[in-house]
Amino acid sequence: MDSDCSLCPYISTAEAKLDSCQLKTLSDNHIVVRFKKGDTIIKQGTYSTNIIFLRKGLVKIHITGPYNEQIVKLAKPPTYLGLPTTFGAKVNQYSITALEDCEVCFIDITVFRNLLKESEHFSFEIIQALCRYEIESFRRCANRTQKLTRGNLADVILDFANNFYQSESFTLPISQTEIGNLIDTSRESVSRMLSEFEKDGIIKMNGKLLEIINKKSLELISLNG
Amino acid sequence: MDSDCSLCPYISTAEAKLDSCQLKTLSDNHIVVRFKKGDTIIKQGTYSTNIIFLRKGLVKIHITGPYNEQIVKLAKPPTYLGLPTTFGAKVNQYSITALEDCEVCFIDITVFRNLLKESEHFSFEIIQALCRYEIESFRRCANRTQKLTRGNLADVILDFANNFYQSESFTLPISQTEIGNLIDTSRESVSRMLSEFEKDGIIKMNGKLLEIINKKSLELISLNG
DNA sequence: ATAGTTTTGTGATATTCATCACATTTCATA
DNA sequence: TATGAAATGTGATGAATATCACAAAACTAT
Repeated sequence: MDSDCSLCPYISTAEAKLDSCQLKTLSDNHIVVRFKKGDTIIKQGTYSTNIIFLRKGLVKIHITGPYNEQIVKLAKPPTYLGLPTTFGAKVNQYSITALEDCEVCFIDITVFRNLLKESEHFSFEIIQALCRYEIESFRRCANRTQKLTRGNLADVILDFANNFYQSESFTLPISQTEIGNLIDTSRESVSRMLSEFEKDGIIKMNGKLLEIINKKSLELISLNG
Repeated sequence: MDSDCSLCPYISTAEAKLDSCQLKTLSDNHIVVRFKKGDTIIKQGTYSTNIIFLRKGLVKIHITGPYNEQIVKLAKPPTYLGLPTTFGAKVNQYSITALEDCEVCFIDITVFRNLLKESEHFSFEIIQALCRYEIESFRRCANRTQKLTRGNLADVILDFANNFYQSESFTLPISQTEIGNLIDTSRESVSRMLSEFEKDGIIKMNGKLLEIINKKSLELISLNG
């Protein structure tokens, strides 16, 4: 059954710290929602009323910057979405959009707060997760601003291969415009750079299908721009 | 007395949620340390063994990026320093350096963890703070990468005036090289841009002393590059 | 299938900045 | 106050990449 959290294969490490009674509460107070590729899961500027747990599919977290849309990061399951935007502000400070068909759990915010109250382990897991997010975000920002476009693009490709798809060949879930928004460059530059990678025999592309031919090269480019 | 937290004028909003007994524990398990301008408070790569609370002075949080040192952000009291680096990783993921003479409290990490356990209010305050940090950091990163150097420099000046010193005239606590590391540009560009601001009658500089002459202009530059 | 929309490829040009190379000034401290 | 070190000012040059302007291709939905 969808709604029995104790049987859910997607359970978070934080939830694994809950006892059966607390899991029962969670089971009774969440709903599973499916989003299609392209759907908005959280919209910047709206009130944040739920905790969202991503259990299937890939999403982008993005904010409207001073000039362009900026993709802050991509996220894959299992992870909570929008904790910062829910506990840190009344109104959502960023948007979250499905890049693939997704399944998420909407958890009532007061129920979630009660779990935080009742279980110190649960709380501490959440604190640790938030801490890791912040460190990651510092690191990502430093890379993005210091590396050249080549290096950042190599990073994105490697991230998809190593982290999101665990395969040397995959279908890009985002457009070149979005890659630009992710690494702070123009769509045109992304296009040119991808062609260049292909010409150099580092990757092979067929539409959105991307295959890594020479991973070592990509890693070198990632390091040395 | 320095070590009685219930009398401390610098107490954090989280600590305000503690009862007198918990405050007593805190009092008995922390030490106040003074740092001189330029001193390292936390060093990237070392083990993180204490929670640090900044109660006086200005600090910079910085990481070694792929090419340059990057100043992630500046922080002023009252704030905890290095929560993410302490709970998110075994080893410090960034450095913190005093930009002015500082006073900080070193709090034993197990004592701090116990407070998190005992007080849900305390925990939740910490969670909220971490959430706000993350949102801030997204925003900062988007600005930095999208705005031109002019706009970023204007932002830094305004931030000092509005946030850190609350005065239109103040002594810059960082060098032009450091401003460069903060807004991802070269020292030379910072120098040129500051001269330009001065020539345009927007600011007046005398050594490290900076006076804002035309704040409206700065705000416009901040918005429009 | 087809019309319309979105995405991608690619050349030409312009802009922003980094880098290099010094000169000058300011600061720290012996 | 003298002296070396650090910080700053400024010109010349080049590199990376944004922007503009189209053309072509690939999707989407009737």
